[in-house]
Amino acid sequence: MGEERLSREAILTTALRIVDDEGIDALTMRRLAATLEVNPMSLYHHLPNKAAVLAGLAELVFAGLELPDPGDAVPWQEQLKDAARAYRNALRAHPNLALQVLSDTSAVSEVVVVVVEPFYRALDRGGLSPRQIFEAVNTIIDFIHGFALGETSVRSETFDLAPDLLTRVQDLPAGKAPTLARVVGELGPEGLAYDFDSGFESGLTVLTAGIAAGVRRGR
Amino acid sequence: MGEERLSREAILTTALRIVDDEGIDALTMRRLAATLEVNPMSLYHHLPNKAAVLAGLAELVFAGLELPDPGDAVPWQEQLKDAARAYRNALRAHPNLALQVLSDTSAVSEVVVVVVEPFYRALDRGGLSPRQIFEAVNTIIDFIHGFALGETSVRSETFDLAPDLLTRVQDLPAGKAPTLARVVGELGPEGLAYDFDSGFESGLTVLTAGIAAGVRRGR
DNA sequence: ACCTGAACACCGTTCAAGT
DNA sequence: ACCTGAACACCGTTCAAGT
Repeated sequence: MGEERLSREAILTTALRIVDDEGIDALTMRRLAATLEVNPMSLYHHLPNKAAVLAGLAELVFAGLELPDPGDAVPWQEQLKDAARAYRNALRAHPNLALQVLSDTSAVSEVVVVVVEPFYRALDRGGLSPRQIFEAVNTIIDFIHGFALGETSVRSETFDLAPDLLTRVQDLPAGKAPTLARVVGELGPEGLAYDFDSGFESGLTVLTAGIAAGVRRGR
Repeated sequence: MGEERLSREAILTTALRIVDDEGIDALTMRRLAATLEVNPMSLYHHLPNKAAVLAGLAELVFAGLELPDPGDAVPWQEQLKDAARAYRNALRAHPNLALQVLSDTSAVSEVVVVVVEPFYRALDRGGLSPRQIFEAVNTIIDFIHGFALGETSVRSETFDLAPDLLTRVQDLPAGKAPTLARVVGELGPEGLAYDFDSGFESGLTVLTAGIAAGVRRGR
């Protein structure tokens, strides 16, 4: 118990476990110290404050992300999708941390530089101009961020949203959202059974098609 | 001073002002009560707890959002973009609140039902199937969420990110992100001067093109 | 250099009491 | 019904002191 020297790494590992197990709100400096069987103040010798702990956790989330270069065998569209899938997977590996990661500007911009290479590589192979690449990557990254936000906010009630949506739409004052009501009605409960995986793939299909269209048009 | 009766509405209005002026962290029940010149406990007669205050604020953000039906005069692609612009504008009207709004599942799903109608209407006019509409709307909403997240996280240093990105990329170990380094180098500092408005438009262009491609292909 | 105990200035919320 | 004061069980962090 506590016989090992305290270290930044040990602190962050324990912090990550607390967040994964009990959520971001459970992570307090005092609780963290208690779990490490150490005085709360000892933490401040390894990390300047709580913000630094959170930033350190954001680092950890991306530490595992590695993407092999698939070479020219696979088409650029598929390379792009693979990059997107890997990034999404990194974000949802620690759902309780996703919000923190996504909203910590410094964490994101620090890491985005390395995360972003596979996207650039795919689009470069697709023959896009530097400007087109830059804008397309920003767009797809924003989509992934928004998707991950939705995906990780909903704890694990993945499919419970469908009936909710259906009844909520039907309870609306008549004429408030007529198109929505009709379309949702036509889809029915089974059509609304939302699956995050296929939703993500559907988004990727739209985005790659849109990017390809821009290239073809020579924009 | 305080001669008027306390009300849920008055509490939320004051809370919104605090958040707009000083950020989300400045909003505490005690601080809110002090601003209202009232005992902290009085708040609890109008709102059950702090979470309810935050949820109420999320409501307020969307309260102002109203979108006129442009009719059939304007093409569906432009209708879709207008819906997206209106939604983005609602999210950035109170930047300090955006993160709260986006991460509060109940707030989002409550409001999404009404926010979403213009998107459905545009895509319905575009001749998409119910399934296509459902998926396309989810995708574009996710993009807007991710975009708004980035846009509102960066306080007001809009363009300061460009030189940062450039130097950070150039400081990378050689070969770590070669494509990124080359593309960013070709863009140069002026090419990287990121503008949120044009970045958003660029995303919308990609998305509408991708959606249109899916329709044309009859997917 | 690393760890500690006591203390400061805060939190959200409960509870019993007032009007 | 609405408001209050005192109290409880927490926070992050500073500071002076220990080894």
